[in-house]
Amino acid sequence: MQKLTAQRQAILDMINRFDKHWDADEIAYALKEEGISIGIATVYRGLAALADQGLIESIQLADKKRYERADKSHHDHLVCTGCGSIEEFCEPQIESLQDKVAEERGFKIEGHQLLLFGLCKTCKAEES
Amino acid sequence: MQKLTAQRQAILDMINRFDKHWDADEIAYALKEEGISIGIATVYRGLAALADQGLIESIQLADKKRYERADKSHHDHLVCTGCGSIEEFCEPQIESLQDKVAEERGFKIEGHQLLLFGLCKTCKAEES
DNA sequence: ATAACGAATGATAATCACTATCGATACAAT
DNA sequence: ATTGTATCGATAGTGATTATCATTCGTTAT
Ligand SMILES: [Mn+2]
Ligand SMILES: [Mn+2]
Ligand SMILES: [Zn+2]
Ligand SMILES: [Zn+2]
Repeated sequence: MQKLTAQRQAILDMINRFDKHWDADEIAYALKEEGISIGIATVYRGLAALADQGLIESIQLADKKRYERADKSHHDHLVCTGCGSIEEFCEPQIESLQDKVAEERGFKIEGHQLLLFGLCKTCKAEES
Repeated sequence: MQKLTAQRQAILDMINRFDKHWDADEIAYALKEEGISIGIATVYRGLAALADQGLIESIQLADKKRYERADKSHHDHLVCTGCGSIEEFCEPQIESLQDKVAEERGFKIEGHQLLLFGLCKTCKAEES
């Protein structure tokens, strides 16, 4: 029985309003800017609850978790080590190969995360 | 220039002696068991230095980094959410699809990490 | 309407992996 | 021997996240 409280609705609305990957602090700050002040612990709990219900998606980066809207089809991420930008890509062949690998080993997949690290087009051009 | 000191050699030897994925504390504890006591900060620095030189490999899990020997061919990981065990797999087709995706976007890949989460064969069987 | 119960909130303390600091050491080059 | 550079180890600090706990909110039972 997870409740969709006013605070959680505000967090969800904010995430759905933009197409980006938020961390908890960014959400709290953006809400405060709009006059909606939510305790940071509540933001963390709200994000966890929303992700739990599938209302938002999350990716675990090395240092922190980032959240995004869930109304996009499944995708994985390219993370630029130069500027920190995050691009998205969808490759169904990779997804089915993952399923094949898991099945071969009797492993029941609950989720996966594929991160490609490197330099985005812009940062690559700036390299010398 | 990074030195391969006695402490770092001991860490490297330990990692090369077993085929597992170690965190920093496990390394420090295993060494102490053998009478080799190394400061925890030195263990962290040693692991970073060894990984930097390609003498060991690392994977970033949600909570912590884990290290393994580097004398195996590249592979990715299946992480059991039941017992925490880590299996390995190698799927060249996935690797080449990653390269294709990156190339299409002008993204220069420096590395990647693919984690499959779920239940290993044993834990799946125990699920009622 | 009121009492009662479960869940959520928010301020804050605590946790935990990891990094920074800094005086002491090791070791190689001059 | 002296200098210089990298490392060591004890420990303080950092930053994201979670735990605690008194208070508040919503819903259901009376
Ligand atoms: Mn995304
Ligand atoms: Mn491995
Ligand atoms: Zn970039
Ligand atoms: Zn398992």
